[in-house]
Amino acid sequence: MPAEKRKKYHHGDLRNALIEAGMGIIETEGLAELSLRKIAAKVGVSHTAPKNHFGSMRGLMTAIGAEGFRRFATEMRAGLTGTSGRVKKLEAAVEGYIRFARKHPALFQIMFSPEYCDFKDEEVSEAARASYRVLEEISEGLDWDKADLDHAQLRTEIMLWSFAHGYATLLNNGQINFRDDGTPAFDVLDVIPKFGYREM
Amino acid sequence: MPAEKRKKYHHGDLRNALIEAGMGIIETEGLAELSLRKIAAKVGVSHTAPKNHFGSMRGLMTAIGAEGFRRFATEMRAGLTGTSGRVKKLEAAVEGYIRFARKHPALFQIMFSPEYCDFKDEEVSEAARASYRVLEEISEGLDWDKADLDHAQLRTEIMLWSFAHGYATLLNNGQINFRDDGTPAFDVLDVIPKFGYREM
DNA sequence: CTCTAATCTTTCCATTGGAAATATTTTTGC
DNA sequence: GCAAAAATATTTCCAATGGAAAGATTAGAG
Repeated sequence: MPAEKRKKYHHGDLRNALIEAGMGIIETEGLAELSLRKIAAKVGVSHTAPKNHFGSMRGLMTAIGAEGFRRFATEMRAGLTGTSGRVKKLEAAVEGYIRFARKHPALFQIMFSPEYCDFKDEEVSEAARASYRVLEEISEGLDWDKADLDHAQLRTEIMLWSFAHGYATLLNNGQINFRDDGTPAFDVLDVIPKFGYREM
Repeated sequence: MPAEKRKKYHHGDLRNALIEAGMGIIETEGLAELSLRKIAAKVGVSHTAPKNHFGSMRGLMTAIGAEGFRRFATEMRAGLTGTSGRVKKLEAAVEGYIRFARKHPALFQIMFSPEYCDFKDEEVSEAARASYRVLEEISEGLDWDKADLDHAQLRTEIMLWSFAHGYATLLNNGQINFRDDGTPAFDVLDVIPKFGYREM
């Protein structure tokens, strides 16, 4: 039997293969269709093999979430390059946030659901922090209140983050009304420049 | 055997009993502990009995979500009575939104997750609309732009809603940092009055 | 080359939501 | 009243899921 066709007992790169398989399933079939056994079958291993690499299903989904956060940061930064001006950058980042959530709803849900994604995991917390750093950078120096600089930036960050996250979530859950053409009956860019911040 | 002790074949008010039992479980044990069989056992019926009243587990959770939305509207309105002034009312409503989410995280999650709660259900959509009406009322006439009155109110509503929803969700998911004393390192009231709206 | 650790499989199990057939009670129609 | 029909509930069965346990296979260290 030719060596390249004979199935090896050891996969070689099972960890990454499982993550990729899981990503593929949630992108094409949605989160509801994701299961440990389905992922394992897609890679061609038994459904207990993942345990060696992730411990449990939540461990695997945590790894998927970590990869999600890395792509998330990339997506937000992608909109920033080529954009000049603080407010424009801010708008671009928020748009990137929402665009990612809408393009990858299942992944986005995993990333932000503690029942799926364990934030105590180092890989996740590091990747999530890297995403948050984008928000920090664009929020720097943007606030309303000169008097309280300590909390000024935090306020801006949390406000922008909460707004973007809430809007994305409500869109993904179908709770914001849509026009007949399928677009949301609301343009994010209409509201972002109105938040009342100013350059300091 | 005395009639009041003999278990009747027909429960009499099984539908409401199941909803209440489900509510009890998610409040005391959390969403992860909720199961059809557990609810049925708590009421003292077989696990297939709920099917007659709700069709499926999702149907039962949809009914729980509907009841959640009714309590949600009550909670938001409770903060409004006794508060005067448009902006104060607005703050009170947003606070009510977040307070409810934090007090009943599992219920809140069910209410806003389409995999649990079916928004095409009439009972839900009516109750959800009643909640949204609170937001509409306080948003009336509050916007930044006189020129586009058509979209002005919608903008205010969606902005407030997105912010409140995102902030509540991020808090519940443990993604916003907390101080040592357990309170969030951020006060919602710090940001609400800064949104840049004005009375028109 | 051998022994150990890592990796993977097979088998088994408890839990879950649901389908189907059956039993019991209530309601309806006459 | 009373039989038929509808509603309600039970029992039994099933497929799917994640995980535990024990054993097989391979890779790597010494």
